[in-house]
Amino acid sequence: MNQVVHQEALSDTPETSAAARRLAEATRTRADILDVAAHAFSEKGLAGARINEIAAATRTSKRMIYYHFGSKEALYLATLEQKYRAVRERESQLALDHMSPEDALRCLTSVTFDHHIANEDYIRMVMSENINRAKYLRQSKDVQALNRPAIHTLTNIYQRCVASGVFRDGLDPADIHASISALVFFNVSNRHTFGVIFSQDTQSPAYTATRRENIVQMVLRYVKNNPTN
Amino acid sequence: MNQVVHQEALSDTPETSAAARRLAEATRTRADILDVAAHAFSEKGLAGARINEIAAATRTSKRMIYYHFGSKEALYLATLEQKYRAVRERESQLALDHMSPEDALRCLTSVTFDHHIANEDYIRMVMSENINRAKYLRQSKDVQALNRPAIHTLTNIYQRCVASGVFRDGLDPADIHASISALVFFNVSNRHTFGVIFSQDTQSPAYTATRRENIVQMVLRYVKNNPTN
DNA sequence: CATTTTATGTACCATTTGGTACATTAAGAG
DNA sequence: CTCTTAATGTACCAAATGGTACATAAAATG
Repeated sequence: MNQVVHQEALSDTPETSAAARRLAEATRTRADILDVAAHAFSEKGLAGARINEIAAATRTSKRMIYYHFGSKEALYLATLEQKYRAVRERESQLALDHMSPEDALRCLTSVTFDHHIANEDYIRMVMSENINRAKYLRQSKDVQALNRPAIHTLTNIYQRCVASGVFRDGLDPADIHASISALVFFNVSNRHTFGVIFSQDTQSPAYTATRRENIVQMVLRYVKNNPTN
Repeated sequence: MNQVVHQEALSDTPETSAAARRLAEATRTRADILDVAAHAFSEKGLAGARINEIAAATRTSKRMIYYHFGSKEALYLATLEQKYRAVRERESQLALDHMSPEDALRCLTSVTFDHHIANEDYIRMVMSENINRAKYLRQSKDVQALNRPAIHTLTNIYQRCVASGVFRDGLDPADIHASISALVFFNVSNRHTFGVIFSQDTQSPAYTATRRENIVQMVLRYVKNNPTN
C-alpha cells in the first residue's frame, strides 16, 4: 500500500528522505486518526461518536479524515478491522505446542480470559457491531481469514487430547471455542449491568481471579473424561 | 401512579367512565410510546434512535413523548426498566420445585437459553446499556430488587442438589448464574459477528439445538460430582 | 359557573451533524 | 522549468436533531 519509493538508490539520503518523510507523515496521520477514531467508536458506538470530536482529538483536521477515509462509516469499518487484526495478532503469538494437552487448554482459556480484560476497546466494538447486526464487519474482506487460526489452534489441542485419552471424543472444537468465547467475553462485555444488578464489583482482583478459575474449571470439566479437580 | 379515581361509587357508570376512559387513553398512549421506543432503542441504541422516528411510528406526536417522559434519556430509561421487568416476570413463572434437582438445573438452563433467543430486544438493550457503562440502569431504583429472585432460584436448586449428593459442594450459586448467563446471552448477543467470522448460520434450528444441548451439558458437568452423560 | 389541570396538536428553533467547495503548499514527473 | 498530483487548512452548508412556545379542548375542582 505505501511501501513503493521508486527512486535511484544513489541519491538516497537527501531526496528520498524527503519523499519518505512525507509518506511516513501521511501514514502517521492515518494511524493517528485511526487510533483516535477507534477509541471514540469503542466508547460511543458508530452513531454516538462524533466526527467533529474525533477530529478535534487528532493532531490533524476533519478535512483529513474525509481525505483519507471518505466517510464516517468507512472510518468505522477501518477501525473495526484494525481492532480485529491487533487482537488476533496478539493471540497468535501464544505458543501452546510444547505443553501437555490439558495444560494447553487450561492456558489457552486463562490467557484468553486475561486477554479480553486487557482489550476492552475491542470488546466494545464487537458489541457495537452486533448491535449493527454485523453490517460493517460483513463488508470486510479479510476478517474471516484472520480468525480461522483461532479454531485451528483449538482443534489441534483437542485432537491431541482425545488421542491421549484425557478428553472425551465426539466434541466439536468450534463449539468449545464458542463456549470459551462466551464465558470470557461476557465477563467483560456485561460487567457493568451485571455489577449494578447484583451489586458486585465485577472488576475487583478478587472477583476476576475466582471468575477466571471457575471458567477454566468449567471448560476442563466439559472436555475431560474424568474431571476430578 | 394512575389508580386513584376518588369519586362516589353512586355516579359510577356515566361520570367515571368518562374519567376512566380518559385515564385509560393516556395510559395507552404511554404504553404505545414505550413499545415503539423500546423497539427503536433496541434496534439502534440510545444515540442511534431518533425521537422523530419514534414519534412518527407512534399513534401520537413528538409533543406527547416530551409531555409524558420529559426527555430522550428519560424515555430510554423507562424502556430499559420495562424490558427488565417483562423479562424477569416471565422468568419467575418457571416452576422448578417439583423436579429432581438435576432436572431442575437442566430445565432452568434450557429454558433460559430459549428465553434469551425469544427476547432479542431485551438482549440488545442490555448490550446498549453496557456500552453506556450502565449509566442509565444505575439510575433505576427497582432493577436490583427485580433481579434478586434469579439468584435465589438457583441457590435453592443448588442447595437441594448438594444435599442429595449429586452436585459437588463449595460452589457459588451466583457464579453458576454468571456462567449460565454468559453462555446463553452470548449465543444471542454475538451471533452476528460470530456468524460472519466463522461463516455459520448461528440462527438455524440445527445450530441452536446443538448449542442448547452443549450448554446444558457444560453446566451440568460443572456442578455434578460424577458427570458421565 | 368559573377556574384550574390534564392532555394534545401545530409550528417553530438553536444547535449539532456529517460532509464539502475552494484555496494552497509542496513534491514528483517529463 | 512547467505541469500534475498528493496532502492539507479554512470556511462554509444543508439537513437533521432534540427540544419548546403557544394555543386549545375537555375534564376536574370548588
